[in-house]
Amino acid sequence: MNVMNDSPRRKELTRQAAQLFVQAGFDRTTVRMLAQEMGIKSGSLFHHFRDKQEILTAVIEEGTQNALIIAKAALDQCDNSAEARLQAMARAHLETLLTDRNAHVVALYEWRRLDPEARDHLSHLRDAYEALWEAVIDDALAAGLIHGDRFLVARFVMGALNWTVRWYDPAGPRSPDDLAHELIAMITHRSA
Amino acid sequence: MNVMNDSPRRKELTRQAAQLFVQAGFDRTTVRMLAQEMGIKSGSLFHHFRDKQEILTAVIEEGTQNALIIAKAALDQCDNSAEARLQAMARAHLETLLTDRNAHVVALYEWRRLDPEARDHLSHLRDAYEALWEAVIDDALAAGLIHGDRFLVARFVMGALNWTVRWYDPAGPRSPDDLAHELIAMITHRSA
DNA sequence: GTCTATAGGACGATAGAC
DNA sequence: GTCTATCGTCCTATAGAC
Repeated sequence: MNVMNDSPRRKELTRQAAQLFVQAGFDRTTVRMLAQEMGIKSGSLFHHFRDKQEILTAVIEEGTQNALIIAKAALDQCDNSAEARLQAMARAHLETLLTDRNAHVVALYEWRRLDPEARDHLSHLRDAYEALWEAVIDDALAAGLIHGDRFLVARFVMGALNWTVRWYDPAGPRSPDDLAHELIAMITHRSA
Repeated sequence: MNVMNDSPRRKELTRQAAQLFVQAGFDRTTVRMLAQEMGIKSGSLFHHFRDKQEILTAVIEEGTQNALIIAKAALDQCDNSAEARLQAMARAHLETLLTDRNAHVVALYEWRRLDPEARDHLSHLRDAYEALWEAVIDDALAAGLIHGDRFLVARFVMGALNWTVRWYDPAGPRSPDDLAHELIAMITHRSA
């Protein structure tokens, strides 16, 4: 059984699973639904994953890793100013949430459905992503762009961004980039 | 069958259901768990509610109604300034989320599990609550306390507040009131 | 209003052929 | 690596006695 590999095949199956998990939630997504989406029968699914939990683990690992990579790239490419870094981080976060609309959303919204071992294994990855955020927030605080408690500011900002998943309409007039600008303008009191 | 009444008995059962829905999520809360919490057998539960869906509907109706009542009371009792109203609204919101820790949380986090008819029936109540928020945000914008798009500001603020459910520790050093102060300070740029 | 008992179905997962 | 077939379990909901 191909457990714990990361073949292109498994990656593709993971991608398809993420889509269903976002649409219906983990608990309501059956292995039969997953198999149908993948074009195989439900029994065949267990050749690729040990059990349903392992699919969730794969999706969340993929989603967090991807968010981490994209955020790092965004920070590398932008100006070194505290404001530019804040903008870049918010934009990257929203794009992984609202444009991909898949694995990163599952990582945020289905985290509680992980069993304890998987949560333990993935918490380091999640912590690394949050550390990136806190570093950017620290810079903004040091630059006097924003004020307040580092821990709370980081969580309020991430909360505002994470909640967009619930109301954002991709067919509407605003892009993820617009949202990032508006949020940063709101907390820094500069014009959008 | 006592469907659609609001006896004290049914209210109490609804309150107990809310607790389980918060702890395990709606999908993972079985009717057997609900019945046990209520001190009856699972078959007896259907004397009080037509089906499991109706329990969720009752919880979410209760949670939203309660949040609405508490928010209105908080607005009535506070100073009439835009800042005081913003504070009062945020504090009321957090207290229904973090102190009760039950029905309002279910209303926010299990909304998608409602069937279409129930969602239709409850959307007016939810809209009334959000209208309260938007009125308060409007005042703050008019007073120059904050800047930006009314729709976006309201959703960012509610998102930051709603997400607290995921990380807030009631045993920690901060009260819901502290959180409300810090958030308002962050977006108005006044000291907490 | 609560009980016992169970119907009837969906679910996750396995076995073994190909 | 995929199939068919199915096992055993758990679930929501019902029926009928008390």
